[in-house]
Amino acid sequence: MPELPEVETVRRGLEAQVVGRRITKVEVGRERTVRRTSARSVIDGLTGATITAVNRRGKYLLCPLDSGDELMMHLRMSGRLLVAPAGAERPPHTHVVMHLAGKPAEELWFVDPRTFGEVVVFDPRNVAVEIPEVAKMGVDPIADGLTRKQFSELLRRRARQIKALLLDQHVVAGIGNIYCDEALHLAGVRWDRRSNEVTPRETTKLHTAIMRVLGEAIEAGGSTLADTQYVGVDGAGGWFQLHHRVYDRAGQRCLTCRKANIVRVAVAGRGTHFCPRCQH
DNA sequence: AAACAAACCTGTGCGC
DNA sequence: TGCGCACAGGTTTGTT
Repeated sequence: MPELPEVETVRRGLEAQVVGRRITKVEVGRERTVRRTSARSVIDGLTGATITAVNRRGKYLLCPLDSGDELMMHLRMSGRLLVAPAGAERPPHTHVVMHLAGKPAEELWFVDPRTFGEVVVFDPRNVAVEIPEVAKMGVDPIADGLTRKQFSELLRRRARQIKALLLDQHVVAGIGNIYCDEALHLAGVRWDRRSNEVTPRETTKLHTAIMRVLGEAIEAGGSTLADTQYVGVDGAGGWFQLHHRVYDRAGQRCLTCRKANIVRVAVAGRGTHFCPRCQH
């Protein structure tokens, strides 16, 4: 579900609401959510600790604690993080609850129907062992910055379909299915082009498109689709879905050429949307 | 090396 | 109204 812009929106909400607050109590209702380690490890690692910052790399939320440990949360497909008044009625599938000290006392809920998401407390000095994906993550276009030159080198290194390359978190971190399709359309590049055969001119357009789509989506608070699965920590949805030009628009007129219809194909199990007239 | 299918789960929307 | 199927924003693993 959430891609870089959605996770960044959640990060900003958390930064405003939980930084500097002590976690007084932790409840784990679903072992699966803490499967990387254990409920014991998460409860012991968080209880009494204060969150000192909320960082993001790709789709991973990383929160340093005053204990020296770090809290990592990943929303995967259906995860949501909500800040609510202490004692408020919890929605179904609330798997982890962190009680936050302060006035008023509040709770941070990790809600996740499909249970792909996870919560783990780890020692950042051992990140390569405890969360290897984080250690091996590619460049985050927003958090790290991504120059046209860097991007060009990433494309040149391999001969993969451009969509698969953009979705590979070890190469570029944070782009998911929506923003990948949107960026390729903005740049006029087809999903199945070989990454090392994208021309310099197209590389520039694609680089610009990625930065633009991610930036604008963050400004819009992300994309909240029809199922309203994704929302920020205050429960509000984003509105970038109103700007989608190809995602979930199969069969509808292309908003750019206004002649062809958007086509949807399945690529490695992912719905892929593109305009056969605008993208080459 | 690259591409794909399947797996992990639950909910929703659609056609019949 | 009910049922079965397809499909969903992510990532890993195993197989061609």
